Amino acid sequence: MSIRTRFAPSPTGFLHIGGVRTALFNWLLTRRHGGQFVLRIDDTDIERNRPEALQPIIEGFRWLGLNWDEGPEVGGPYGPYFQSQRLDLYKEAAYALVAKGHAYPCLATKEELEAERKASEAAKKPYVHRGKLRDVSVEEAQEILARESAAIRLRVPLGRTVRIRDHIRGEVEWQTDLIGDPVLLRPDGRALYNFATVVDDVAMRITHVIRAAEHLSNTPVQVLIYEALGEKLPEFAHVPVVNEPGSKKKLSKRDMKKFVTPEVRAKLRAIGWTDEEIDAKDDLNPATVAYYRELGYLPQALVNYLGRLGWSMDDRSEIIPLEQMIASFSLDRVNDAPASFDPDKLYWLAGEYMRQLPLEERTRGVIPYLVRARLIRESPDQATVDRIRQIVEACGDRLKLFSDILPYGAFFFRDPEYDPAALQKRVHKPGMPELLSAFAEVLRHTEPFTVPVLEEKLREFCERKGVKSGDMIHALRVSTTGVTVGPGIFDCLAILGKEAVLERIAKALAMKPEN
RNA sequence: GCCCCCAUCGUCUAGGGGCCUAGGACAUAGCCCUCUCAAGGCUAAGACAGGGGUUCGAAUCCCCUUGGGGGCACCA
Repeated sequence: MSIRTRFAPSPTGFLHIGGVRTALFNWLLTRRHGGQFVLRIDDTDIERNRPEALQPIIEGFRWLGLNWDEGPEVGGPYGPYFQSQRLDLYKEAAYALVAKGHAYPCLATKEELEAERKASEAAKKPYVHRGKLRDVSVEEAQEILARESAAIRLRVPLGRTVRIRDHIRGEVEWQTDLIGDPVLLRPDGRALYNFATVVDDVAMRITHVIRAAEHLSNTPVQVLIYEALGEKLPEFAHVPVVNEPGSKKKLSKRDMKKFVTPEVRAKLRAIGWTDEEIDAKDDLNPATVAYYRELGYLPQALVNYLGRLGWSMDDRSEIIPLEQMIASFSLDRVNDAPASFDPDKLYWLAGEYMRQLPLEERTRGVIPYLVRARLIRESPDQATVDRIRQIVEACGDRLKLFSDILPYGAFFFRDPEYDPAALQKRVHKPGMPELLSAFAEVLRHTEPFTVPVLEEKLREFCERKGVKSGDMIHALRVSTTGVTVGPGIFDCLAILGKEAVLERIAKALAMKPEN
């Protein structure tokens, strides 16, 4: 039988980084063994669900290249793949369990349960709920259900040990005496997570349940439900959670605003986001996939990073192309311990993938950032694209993210924004204005205006004047680009062109120092 | 409080009794290269949580302690 895994996100409006990591492991296992990866939307929480909240999840998966064999937009033989459309199935299953004597009605009110819980706490005893009607006959149970709106609870068998063999945790066991009878169905007929999940996993023939470790404690209840249903248990694998950067705390789905640190905010602003826009979007922070997409990370880098977070291929591989990851993925090389998300390492990986990307694709990837920054217009003409390509090439390894085009290349498209300190230090220093003017004259007569010729002219000039080429280069850089960092100066000059270069030098020289 | 899980450099990890004076990677620091930055090269610093066993031998197996995490819902 082929492997079937699933990922069941709630449509919350964003794709969480920890969730994707879990999804990736599910996906990898099926790609490795030729099974099916199912995307099932857990949208039973009707109040909070907006249909458009699904889009970021779908788009995130698409962007990452994690395709699903069954689920939204692609369908499949075990649909529907929205839990909100499967409500009758849960109801049916719950009533079937009542008929088999595995479940029973519960009339307890919230207040009663709360009081019970408090009492256990006061008595320092573990809170284990057993319904009053736990032992009524099947007939009586059905009668009550027909007559009143009651919740349905599973009758947890007493005095037993539930044992699973988790692919990552090994053997784990629980005493059923410590497991309260869980509610399967609310009085209004809506299923609870633990029940709906099992019913769906059974119906969808899921063979491997690979999920976050926080679900480990749900597992005994679910195992009991499988048993009551008379179904075979799937394989379980509980992957360690992903922790916040520099922390031992789980990377939470709640309160993600705290990840919008001043640095993060600065990064987003640098690529054209306003504070209002940042605050208005709840999926724009480092805990979501959308954030990395927005900043121009390569999806393959993110996949590689996430794949290596809690899993390793061997003792040294870090850059693992997807094909290789698929070929070598296995659950037993997933680590037991939680892993902290490390933005630095992801950034490094992003650079590694970027430099492997063909120039043409780098050029294409950079364009949207230039458009957003209003440096070029939408759908640039061929000449502009050619120029962008030159700039991207000149940026070389500096370009790790597509958005890096802005810090490294914005000055090619607009007037320099002069850094006053740099201007002072590199251009308006004793003797330099004269030298610059003299070299500008040389440039005026330089033909062709190309990298090798420019370099030769400068070296020649420096030798003639007896100045260090470094000093001249710094002055040229600051006067033509406004800043102290950027691609090689001769690349900059050649791309800017003679006219712009002369104009910028003149302008920089004309800018009088403050005092 | 109860249940469950986890524990190697700051971080991601290798390690499944001797190959470990613990390897790799990111980050950090220094040097080299160099027109800046980036990249690259070299080097440095940096860990088996603690204590007991088992064994000729333990990072590796067992127990305890400590620490961290998750759960104990008519949330998912």
